[in-house]
Amino acid sequence: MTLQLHDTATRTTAPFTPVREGAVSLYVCGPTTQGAPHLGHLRTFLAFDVLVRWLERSGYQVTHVRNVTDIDDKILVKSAEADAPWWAWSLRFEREFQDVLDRIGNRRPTYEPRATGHVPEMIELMQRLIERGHAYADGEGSVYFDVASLPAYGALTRQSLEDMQDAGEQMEPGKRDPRDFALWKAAKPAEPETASWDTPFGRGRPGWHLECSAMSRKYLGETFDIHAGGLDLRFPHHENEQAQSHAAGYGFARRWMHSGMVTVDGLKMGKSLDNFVTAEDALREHTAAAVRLALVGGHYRATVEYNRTAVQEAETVWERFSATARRAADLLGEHPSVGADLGPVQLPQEFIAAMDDDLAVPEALAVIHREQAALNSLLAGAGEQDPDEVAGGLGRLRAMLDVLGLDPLGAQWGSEQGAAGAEHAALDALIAAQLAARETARAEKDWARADALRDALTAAGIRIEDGRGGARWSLETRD
RNA sequence: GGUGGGUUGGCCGAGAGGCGAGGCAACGGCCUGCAAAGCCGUGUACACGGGUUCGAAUCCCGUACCCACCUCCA
Repeated sequence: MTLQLHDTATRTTAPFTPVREGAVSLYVCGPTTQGAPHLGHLRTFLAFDVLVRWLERSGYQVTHVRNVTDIDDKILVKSAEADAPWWAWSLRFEREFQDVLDRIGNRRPTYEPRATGHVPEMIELMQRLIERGHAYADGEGSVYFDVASLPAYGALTRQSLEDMQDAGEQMEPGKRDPRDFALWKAAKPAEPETASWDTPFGRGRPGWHLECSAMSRKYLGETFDIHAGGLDLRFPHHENEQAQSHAAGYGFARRWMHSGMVTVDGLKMGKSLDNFVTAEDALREHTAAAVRLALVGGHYRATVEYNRTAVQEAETVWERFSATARRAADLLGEHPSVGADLGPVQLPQEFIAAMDDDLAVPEALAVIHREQAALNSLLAGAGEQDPDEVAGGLGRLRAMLDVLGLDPLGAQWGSEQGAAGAEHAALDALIAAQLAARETARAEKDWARADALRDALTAAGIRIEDGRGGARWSLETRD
């Protein structure tokens, strides 16, 4: 069984073979830093974070590039409205993206290049396209791609030029055909001086599509393994990227992967409908792990409906994973399998098969649930548990969850329980005293007093579980 | 109009010709002083109408509805 991945370009799922053996080059279209990150962004970056994790688990060395589109029309408009320099506006949201992605357990890409740092590469690419007869400068500072010059234009999204005829692209004065798209955009008088660069074709700034072609080539080479992004970027963005790179004579992406959209009430989350949930909002209302599970638990190509019920269910499931892991860890004490850095673990075959089948996370989760039930049974079983057996179950559970970025004892989530250490310790001391008093009452069979103590804790949002090693407490986080 | 995707039990969500994925919720049992947690059990669902087949949620034809993209949305 080898890794099979779906390719949007061919609409088939086929065995994955990288250009270079043992290594994978991946380009993911990153954010335009025009505003706050929302759940749609998170979904996409999370989906490919899982891909990276699985590739690495499978033994590949992954070079993961995710660009930052740090200049574009909307950034200029919004920063001007806010009376801020465009670059400050852009950096603010770039940092917000990083912060939110860190919080949700997204691994940082190998490289995160900014568009504005790659103007020379873009000029070079434009010159090459002009020489090859696929692009033209309008003499005013804009450069356009000549779609009619590339017979394969439309191949990625299976559209013919004729069918695009009646679509709504506006005609610019220097354009030869309304369907031609801008590689480079001439500076406008009202725009800040810092928002444009000199080129042989005049002063202007990068077009969105061109940056990705230039940056993918710089960091991954002329031909690379996977180009990924949100499904909505297929056209025009990815179609145009491919057109540019192919027209320039580069092999470009060997495979295209697109993640499904996030919907609210069945409709795509987006600015135009004003129905988007910002990452900030989601993370304020729910734990980061629950949001992550809600977004990562479905298949990456499927649409995911975001609502309160869905995240609450994810919260419940996450708490169960995490409680099982903690119970096992308590039993094992200082055992190596309890550390934040989980060593090598042999994953269950069914799990491997599921993930190898185009990252079938829902099926993989079924295996995880099975492992969890087995571990819980083991922990609840009569007599002494075999530490090796418990450690084995815990290791498998953690390793599988780690593929989804959800190892409950890992560095990301391991210390989440109880929030700040000092507060947790103080709380623990107080609760321990209550529990000791309750134990005394229970020993005396004074059930009324014992239950009153427990009820008081429950009312305070503290859940008490009696186990073989005494009572445990945890904070009730469900709302 | 063009190009894709979809409709599965109370809810979420896989699967893709025959064996009831899984989860959440609910109910029952075990455990418990009682709980909680945990474990076990309980659900014959695949939009509709035809057809193919020994057998269809799965394949074919048709219909309805929903969604996305069609020139700067993740």
